[in-house]
Amino acid sequence: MRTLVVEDDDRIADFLVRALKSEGHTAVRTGDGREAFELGQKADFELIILDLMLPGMHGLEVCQELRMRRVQTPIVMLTAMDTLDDVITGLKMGADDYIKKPFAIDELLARIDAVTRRGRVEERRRDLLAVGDVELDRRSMRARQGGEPLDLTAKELAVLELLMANPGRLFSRERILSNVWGMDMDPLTNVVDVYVGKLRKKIDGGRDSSLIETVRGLGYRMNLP
Amino acid sequence: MRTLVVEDDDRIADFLVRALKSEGHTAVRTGDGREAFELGQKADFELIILDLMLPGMHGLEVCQELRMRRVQTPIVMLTAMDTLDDVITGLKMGADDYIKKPFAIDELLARIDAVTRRGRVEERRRDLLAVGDVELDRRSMRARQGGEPLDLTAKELAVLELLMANPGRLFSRERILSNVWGMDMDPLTNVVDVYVGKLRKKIDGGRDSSLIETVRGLGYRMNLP
DNA sequence: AGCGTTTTAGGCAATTTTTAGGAAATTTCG
DNA sequence: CGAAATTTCCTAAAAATTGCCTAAAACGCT
Repeated sequence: MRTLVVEDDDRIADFLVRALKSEGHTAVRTGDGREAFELGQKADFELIILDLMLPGMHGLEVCQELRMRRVQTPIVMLTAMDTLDDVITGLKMGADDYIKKPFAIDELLARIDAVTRRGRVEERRRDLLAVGDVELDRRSMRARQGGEPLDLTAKELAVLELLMANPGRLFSRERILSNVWGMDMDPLTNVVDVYVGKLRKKIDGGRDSSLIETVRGLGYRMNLP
Repeated sequence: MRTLVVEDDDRIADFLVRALKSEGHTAVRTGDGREAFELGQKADFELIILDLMLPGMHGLEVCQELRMRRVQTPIVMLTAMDTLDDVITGLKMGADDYIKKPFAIDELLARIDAVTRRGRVEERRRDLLAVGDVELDRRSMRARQGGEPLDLTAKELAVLELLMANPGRLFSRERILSNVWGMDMDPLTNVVDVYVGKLRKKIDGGRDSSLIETVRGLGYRMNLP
């Protein structure tokens, strides 16, 4: 991962660069705010680690300017314990996360994981999903089975999409609910069951119920044939 | 993971508890600030999810009081979009992270991951567990032995997962009980024995009982071969 | 009205939990 | 030391509970 480290304290910067490299990142370092802004804008990094107290240009400014120029790169701010107010400002300005100094390297790596995974999911998203003889084209949101179009409703498609995007993976009802319906849903609802039922009936006329498998007590799972 | 959910909105609370449980947490819920404080202080939770707007006692107070009493448990605050100022206060009072409502469950889980992984070096959750010729894929929650699928129920899987995630470690019945069943269980029950029995019978047809070893008077242990 | 969505409710089946009796290990005590 | 007593563990089977499915009704939007 191409990472830009913006930090003027040599020790910390050095430490960061090393840690990141050992994690397989390509790290570029700068200690100057203005330069950080230039780099962040021009070179296409996949991640920016940004200290707030910088010479040349304050970290918050860097963040703001980058976002104003539509730079989407995930930004993780580094902040001292006593400048927490800046954190709020930073987040409002479009930073993705922050971490308090001093921090454990594992903690930072975890943050980076979380922040970049978010973006990657969308990037890597495949447009054509297929499991068995069922296909789903995400661009048009049309589903077919063996070439024949399946007539599915919006919610049916959403459920199918979730399951097909992660074949083999087990989804609890709660997970499906929060992904498809959002989480402010009556927790006693059984919409998920109902929709799985609908899907089964429409796919294969319900003949092959092994496609979407029920795992009693745990949830549902789309099985690869 | 033993988690305390402090949230007065029934829907959200219920949802959280269910989602956490399906992630393998043992979740206890309260909607009252004062009670949250008592619980957080007495019972040793590994994580506290704390809504700020609470009856009885404000979330910030709960947080502050807990920290003043040297309770170190990681705290993740839940906050409405419009009370960002509280976040600063919360962080200053020792909360570890916060998340804005409404949030996607995945986002919360990522935060939890980050917060609780803190300090621990090599505790990345493995997706594939294996002991001897028995494997358990946590993503699909499928167990196999020598390639052959094992047909296990939800509780059987939960027990197996706990043991396999910590091979060689001794678990008392109580520990298994509180991890798999939650702690509000009749302490005189012998479900644990029953389920260990079921597992032994299904794994290897019970022939090799050395996989899950009984340590008389103490509990059970999954043996590395 | 018409379509999609969500709730309700009953039946069915599988799982979970309890119960109880016997086996095995450990301790007590003659 | 050996036998009885005690504790702990195991197992099968009954009982209780829960979870799932379905059809149908209610809801809500356009």
